[in-house]
Amino acid sequence: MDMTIGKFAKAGNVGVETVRFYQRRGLLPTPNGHEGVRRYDAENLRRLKFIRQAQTAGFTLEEIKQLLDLDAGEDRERARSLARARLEALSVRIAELEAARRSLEKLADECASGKTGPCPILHSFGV
Amino acid sequence: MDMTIGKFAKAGNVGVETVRFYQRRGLLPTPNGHEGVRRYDAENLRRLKFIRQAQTAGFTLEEIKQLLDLDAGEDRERARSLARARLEALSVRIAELEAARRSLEKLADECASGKTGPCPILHSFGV
DNA sequence: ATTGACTCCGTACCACAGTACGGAACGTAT
DNA sequence: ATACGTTCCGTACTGTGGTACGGAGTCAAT
Repeated sequence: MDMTIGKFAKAGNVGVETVRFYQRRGLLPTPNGHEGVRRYDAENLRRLKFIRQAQTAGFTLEEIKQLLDLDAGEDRERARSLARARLEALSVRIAELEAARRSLEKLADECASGKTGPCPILHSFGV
Repeated sequence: MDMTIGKFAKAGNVGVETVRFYQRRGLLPTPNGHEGVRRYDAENLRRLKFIRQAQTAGFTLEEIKQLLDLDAGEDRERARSLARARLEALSVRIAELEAARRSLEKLADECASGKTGPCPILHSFGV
């Protein structure tokens, strides 16, 4: 079940260098200190996958580090507070992206109809 | 109606250095070449606002440059193609963020109920 | 005419999240 | 036991989007 870094990285869909980078940042443990080649298990993979998902949610690596530390700890209040802050930022961002999507749809639309002349790109974005 | 760079930057909600940066990148024109202090008008501001909105949509500065060039040009096909590509990426990204939002809601939820022990942070993200 | 605020310009530096490189050691198949 | 692919480790470099700095010039008010 254990893997060397190459397979581990592949399983987590990242590069080997990225795994090392996360280790240096304290996001992933560096298994069995100095005894030759390291082995990575399912729990490591779980962490790695969490890191990638949390990045998608817009957490920085520093915040993700805190979350990982929190996962093992007792500070429910801090965990909730991080989650809530991210949740709010996330909602704002989603709304922005949806507005941007509407602008782009408008652009594709206005740019499709009519045969000549420039597309009203700036106009489509309401500026 | 015209402004110096300081007011212009403020009107566009960016820093003075950012305006200069955009000029160096060719996103904003550098008005009236070398005749002392420059003046910025409504059209410049329109461009600046467009730049910020397009960034929200996830375009890189390089892509935005292309869009601005396209706005004045005749290449409708290219404009549509850029818009469609962004539109697709945008939809994917919105879906990701919505999934992340659900994970965070789950986390806030699971972390709220129950009084002790660690929050199941990794678990909330389904990993 | 001097002060103070603003502008111009080049160059340097920043944070973030990696990515690349190169030599040494290791592990496995033949 | 030799060869080939990996791994280990440190250090350096990358791209993106700015931000900071310092000296000189300019402008408007007093």
